[in-house]
Amino acid sequence: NEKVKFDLSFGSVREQDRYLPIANISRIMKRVLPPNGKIGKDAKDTVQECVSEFISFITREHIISDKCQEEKRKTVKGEDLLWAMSTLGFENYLEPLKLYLARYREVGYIYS
Amino acid sequence: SLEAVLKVFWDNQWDQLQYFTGFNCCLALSRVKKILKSDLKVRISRDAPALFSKACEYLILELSLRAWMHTQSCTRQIIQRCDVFHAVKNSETHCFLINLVPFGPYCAIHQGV
Amino acid sequence: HSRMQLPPEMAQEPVYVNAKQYQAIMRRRQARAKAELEKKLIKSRKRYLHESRHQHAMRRPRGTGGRFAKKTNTEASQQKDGEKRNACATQSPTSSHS
DNA sequence: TTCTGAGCCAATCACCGCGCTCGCT
DNA sequence: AGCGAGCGCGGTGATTGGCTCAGAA
Repeated sequence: NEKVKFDLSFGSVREQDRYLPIANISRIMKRVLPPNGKIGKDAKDTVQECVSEFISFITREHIISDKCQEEKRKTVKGEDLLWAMSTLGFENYLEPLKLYLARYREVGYIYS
Repeated sequence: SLEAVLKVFWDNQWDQLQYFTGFNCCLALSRVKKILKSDLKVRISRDAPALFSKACEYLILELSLRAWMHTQSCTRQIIQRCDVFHAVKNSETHCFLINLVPFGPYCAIHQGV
Repeated sequence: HSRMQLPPEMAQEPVYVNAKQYQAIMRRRQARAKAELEKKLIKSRKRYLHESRHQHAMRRPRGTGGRFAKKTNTEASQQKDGEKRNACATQSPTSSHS
């Protein structure tokens, strides 16, 4: 009701659905700053847009590049995304993300 | 000195991963999944949002660190959009964002720095 | 060292990018150009995201300096009282004042 | 020097996570 | 068998603006 009423802004997707929450972005950015460091509002917005672009960049590259096009309805797996990152120059991310993925599978959902 | 700072940064990230206990997710997994699905109609595995959550965290941290380096080189205390632009333009891994970070007109004075 | 020059999108200085990302960047550019042609791009941001949260912030009590203040016991009891009265009014329609 | 604009505070409520069922492979 | 989409239900932290002075210009 309220959502539809105020989402007549000619974009089809709402801002809340295209970006991660700005408060989380800001909190993570502050982690690399000294206590007296500040962040401009437009810098926060820019990084917020960069994060969404990053997700789309990796995902679209994976979907387009490999055989996922012929095989319809394939599911995007974590290992595929790691491979896509390695081909796009994110070598620094690989090893930490592998370890993080292993840890997540340990504690996240192993019980049933 | 930027290279040294970045090396320290990645070493710290690796150490924190080794000693971390429990699963702390500081970015909403459902929101990450929504952004993933907005691109193509495709099925998303359960761990893909978690992986991207951490990857986005690294992206934000490294981008902010590089931007802060430029902020300091200009003897400022507030990260502005032009600092993010400088970080993107001078980074091998972040230059794919170059089209998203237009230079604000009021930032033109920092373009040559 | 393996950097490739990106075709300038607007009038700007030449931009060099990681060779590993060059093809993907070009594909992303084409997708954005197509989206812009279809008028699907969002240009400006809203001043706030939710009308209800905007109203909530606007009618909240503020201390000196414009900061949000803690809700006082008086206001809490007044709000609870109002809720109770509201519920009572819905239950018994003839119990309103004069 | 002038004067813009980011941090500060915390209460609501939109949304996040989780468990569930159902359909697909 | 396994695995993800979709839905409903609590629980909760992101959202939010007026004023001040740090600090951009």
